[in-house]
Amino acid sequence: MLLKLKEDLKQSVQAAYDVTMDDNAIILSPTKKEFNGDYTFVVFPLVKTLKNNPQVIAETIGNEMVKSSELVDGFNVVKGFLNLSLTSIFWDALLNDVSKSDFGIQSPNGKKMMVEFSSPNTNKPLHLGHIRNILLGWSISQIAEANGYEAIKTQIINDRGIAVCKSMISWQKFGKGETPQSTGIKGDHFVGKYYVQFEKAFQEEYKDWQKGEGQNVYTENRKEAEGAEAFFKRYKNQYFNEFSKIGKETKAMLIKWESGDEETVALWEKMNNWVYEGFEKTYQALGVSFDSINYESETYLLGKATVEKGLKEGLFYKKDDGSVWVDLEDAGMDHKIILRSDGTSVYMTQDLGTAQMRYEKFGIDSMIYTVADEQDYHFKVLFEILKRLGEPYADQLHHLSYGMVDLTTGKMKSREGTVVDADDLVVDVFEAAKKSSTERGGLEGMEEKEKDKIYNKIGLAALKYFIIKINPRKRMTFDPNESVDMQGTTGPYIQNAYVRIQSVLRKVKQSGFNEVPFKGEITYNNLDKEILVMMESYPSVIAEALEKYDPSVVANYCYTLAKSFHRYYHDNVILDTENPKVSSYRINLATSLGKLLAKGMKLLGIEMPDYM
RNA sequence: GGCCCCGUAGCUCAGCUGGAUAGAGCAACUGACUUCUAAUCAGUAGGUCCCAGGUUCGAAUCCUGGCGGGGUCACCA
Repeated sequence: MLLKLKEDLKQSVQAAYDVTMDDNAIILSPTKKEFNGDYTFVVFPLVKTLKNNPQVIAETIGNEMVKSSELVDGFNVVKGFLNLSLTSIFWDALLNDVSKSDFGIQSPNGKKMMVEFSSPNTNKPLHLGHIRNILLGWSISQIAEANGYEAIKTQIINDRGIAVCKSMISWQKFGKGETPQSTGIKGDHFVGKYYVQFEKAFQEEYKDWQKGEGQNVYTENRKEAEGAEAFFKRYKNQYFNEFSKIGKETKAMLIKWESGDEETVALWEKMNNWVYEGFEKTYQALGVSFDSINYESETYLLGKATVEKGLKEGLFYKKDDGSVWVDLEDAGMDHKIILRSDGTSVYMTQDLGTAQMRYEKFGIDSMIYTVADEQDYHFKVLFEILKRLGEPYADQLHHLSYGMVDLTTGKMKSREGTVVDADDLVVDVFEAAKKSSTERGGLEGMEEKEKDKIYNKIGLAALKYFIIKINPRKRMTFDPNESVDMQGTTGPYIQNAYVRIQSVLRKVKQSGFNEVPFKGEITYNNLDKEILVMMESYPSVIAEALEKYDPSVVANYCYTLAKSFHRYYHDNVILDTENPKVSSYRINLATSLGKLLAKGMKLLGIEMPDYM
């Protein structure tokens, strides 16, 4: 309906000035509350071409519109702002638009967009950082689908390497044959426990060494005025590689794994499967799933052929030691290694190969990598190299970069055990929702099982919304108390708007009220108009969210819509059998608004309860 | 040090590709539930939009230079 208004505006300009406006130059925005009118047209951009003062132009166009458009019945001009007042024809039609069952659903555009997110290591359980990643990735995939794309959700699991071997060695040494089944510990936590135990054992070994042999190494290798503590902190990796007994065992295991040693591979598979079972439970609890999973054990050799190809084409160069590099200085970057001197892959090699594999396998048109912002440079380089290789999808790659999650007590560090566990968090928010709901008593008389489902929806809404409402680019501080807030700008606040609507609709049904036609017979007040305008903007909101790769756009939209509804609900009686026309209209509005809220929140991975 | 990101109310954050008097929530204070769910609503108070220049009818927004915070510059991932 807004299109029609724009068209009328365009024609009015044509009629008054004989100038054809470019469609996307016609910017109509909702009029600010402080002024009279419904939509505002800013005439400043026209001043130059029309060579007249803004006041005159605005009045001329305004007059023309009142005369020729059935949608406009008045206007006022403040400086260069033309505020148009619209007729009920417009509002009737707008309500009609937003009430359609397919409103806000884009028809498929035939394009495939792959979204990579989560991508954990198999040596420890998922934590708060993964949750931000997962929510962003999941949400952007939903938003892509809402915009007509076919989204393919994927993750690449880091299931190999030295870290994974640490857990394996540790379990061999200290596990005494324990399993997740025998201990009742969730698989990923179980393996994580041994990873932690490895670190502990290693630290003890390191400490002992520092008192003996390490002393000589310290005096020989320390920097000027470097204390023992600082030195040994810096030297840790080197110790692991050169002196550590447990380190040697771990490296030996990695080599055995790479050579395909049966026993090692069997242990590796057994332990990874424990982890996958655990991950699966966490994903289920968070309500996310994947369409395709890559394992590094299967992709880490990819990309070597590409390096060869690039070498032949002169895109890369080989150093004397045999390592392969790419020179990106002309693009403002530096030289980057893409193959080690011993011919083994680095991360970049694998990423090049995996991108090509995904393109070939799925025929994707574009890809989004959901990875924390510490890897900004890596992806800049990756995309540049793919571009130079002439990959057809190279300009359709995007890094959905997000800031790290800090705690109120400081940074999360797995080494220091300050991470917030994902599973714990899900339990915490459930409990908080339960407590809150019980205090309010809105679910009394319901079966426990049903109640639990609702607590879960509310708790997850609080947690998810708390994280997803923040612009991904920004580093965020996770305050556990605020994450379970249920008032104000929160998930439960939005759910509550929806629940109130469902409650009214139940009442309507019970009362046996029959809806009657109302078009052309009701007057729209300011809040009616505000809400309709907002609802109308939904398609452009989800388009913007995808364009900016930013789900928080949708989160903020849902909040504003819920807020308006809460006020509407407070100020207006929706079911009023004395006024069937107005009631019919309001029921219509509330129904559509409820659906829209649910639709928007679904894009964030948040479900709506019918009661709360 | 080079490059990238961030800086808006006491706190957490919005502010769309430049538009009218910069907005929410939390925290504080005041009111509103025998009426469709008060997880709500209405109100009070709270601002050098980090600083300084520049671009123009108009700058929180764009440009330049600073300041502060974070990240990154490995034959790690």
